[in-house]
Amino acid sequence: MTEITHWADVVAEEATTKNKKNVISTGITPSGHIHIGNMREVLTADAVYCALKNKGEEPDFFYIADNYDPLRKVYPFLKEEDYAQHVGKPISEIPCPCGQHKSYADHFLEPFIAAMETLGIHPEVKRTDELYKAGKFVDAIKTALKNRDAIAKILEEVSGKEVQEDWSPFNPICEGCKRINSAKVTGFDEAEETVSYDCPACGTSGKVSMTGGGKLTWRVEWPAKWKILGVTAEPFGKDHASSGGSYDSGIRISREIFNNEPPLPIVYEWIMLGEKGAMSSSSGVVVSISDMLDVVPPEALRFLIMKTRPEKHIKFDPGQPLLNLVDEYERLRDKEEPSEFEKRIVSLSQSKDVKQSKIPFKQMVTIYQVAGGDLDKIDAIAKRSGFDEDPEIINLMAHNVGLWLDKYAPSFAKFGVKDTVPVQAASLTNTQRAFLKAFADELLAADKELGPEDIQRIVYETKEPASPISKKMEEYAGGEIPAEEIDTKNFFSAIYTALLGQPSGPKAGWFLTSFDNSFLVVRFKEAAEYRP
RNA sequence: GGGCCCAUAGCUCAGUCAGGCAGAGCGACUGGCUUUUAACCAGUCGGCCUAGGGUUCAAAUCCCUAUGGGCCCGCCA
Repeated sequence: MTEITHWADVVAEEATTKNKKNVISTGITPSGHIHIGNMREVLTADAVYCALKNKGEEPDFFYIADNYDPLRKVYPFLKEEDYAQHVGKPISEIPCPCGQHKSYADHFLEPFIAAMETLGIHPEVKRTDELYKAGKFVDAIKTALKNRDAIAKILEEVSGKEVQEDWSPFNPICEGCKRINSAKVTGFDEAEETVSYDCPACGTSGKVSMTGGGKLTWRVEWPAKWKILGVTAEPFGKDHASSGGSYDSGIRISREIFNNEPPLPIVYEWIMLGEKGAMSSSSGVVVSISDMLDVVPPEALRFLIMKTRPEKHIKFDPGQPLLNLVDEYERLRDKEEPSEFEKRIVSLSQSKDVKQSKIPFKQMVTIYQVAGGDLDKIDAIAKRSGFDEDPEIINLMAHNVGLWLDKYAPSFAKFGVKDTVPVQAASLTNTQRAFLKAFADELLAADKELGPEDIQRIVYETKEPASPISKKMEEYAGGEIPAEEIDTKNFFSAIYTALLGQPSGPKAGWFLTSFDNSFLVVRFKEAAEYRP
């Protein structure tokens, strides 16, 4: 097979042949909960950024928070009476829903920035309101206003939509009602760097500065940002990519108005949530990124994005398939002789700032439930199972697993170790009772720590009449045990019944090593005597 | 109406840029570890690469067309 090049390296290759220095940019409007789909954008950008660095480049990586955009409407998660008055105002200028953040925008932005940290993504974060307020857009605003007609013509040609007579590439913030989407531009003064307007909504007329007095409309602002930041590559969702969409118009505005070459587009597909369809804030199909990071180890989430080409749909299902995803990642990470391509995916999934426990997620699912979620017990079990790790890292994964079990795990993956002998123990047969007693003796008699294989072996030795456990069973049963009852299935079942109150569970040897030996001895003896 | 993306094993997908033996993981099945349980190891099964045409010595790959699915063209990635 010919060597496969990872998509991020393909993009990086193309970028380096086109540009001497590359600037990756990405931007999201923090108008609502930022979800896992948005994370694809920054992770896609991060992949290309890493690939460029691996090629010896020194690229820049910006994350632009479009917090100067207006609040479009009162979203379902907002209170009508609180936010109706703020519709149309820039989200950087309206109050935070919880009162803990500087602004509405920061309320959603801050958790997202924290999530990027968790995932090992470190772009230079810029807020659009700060760029405007610092005057970075002044030149672009002047250029746009002077070329208003040419831009309007491009927009009409590209999008096929008629541009309104009173359209302007600049949206002033009305000083009367503070809205950014209602005032009509009536003129501008290039030397004074001001724009004058009439606001039909509140009747105000006035003059605002090009520095912080308003913003360019999206289709013009995007190419302006390319020029101002020198963007050479940018991932964006397919909504911008369609013909007549904002990338199309952006190309022409960039070249014809700003005299600047547009960035290399990296179009990515949407993440579908299970069977529910596309992730979308408005339809309510949404898993916020913090919800996701509560459950998925960061490297596994990176892995999901890295292994899939951007233009492919990703089906994300936080139930059983999530377990498989994490498992797949762990297997690949720990693979002895991975291919170059596999190594590449793993290395892009890792980040030096992100640590993930070596304990397989699946095993943690068992450990966690054995320990009943108690962190000290989990640490102890992990040690006993041979994982010598920083408790902090173990606890992080335990936290993930606990929430996963609580929120998404399918019922067959769940079990609970009963605090006392479960009532189901009443149904144990005499042979099973004899087995439990004999088994407890074996555990007690063990002169060393029993490993998973040892435990499995002891159970299977019941089939051998000469084995110590068989002899003890006969003793306890008070006579010879009928051959048809010597069935390991019976015995495993007894073990699960005594601990869980159900006839099956995680592979016994590995399951039992998660427990303290003396606890098992007591429990098995009790269960063997249990009569309601 | 205009456009974009996707379609490869039961499932999830690599492989398409740059044409050269049809691939991986999971699942299933079989076996191994003195051993039916959600661990481990080895192996097997599994595909008209959605369909039809074209280019080529050679096509999953490039070019047309069709079908199915997803989506965009009102500032939701």
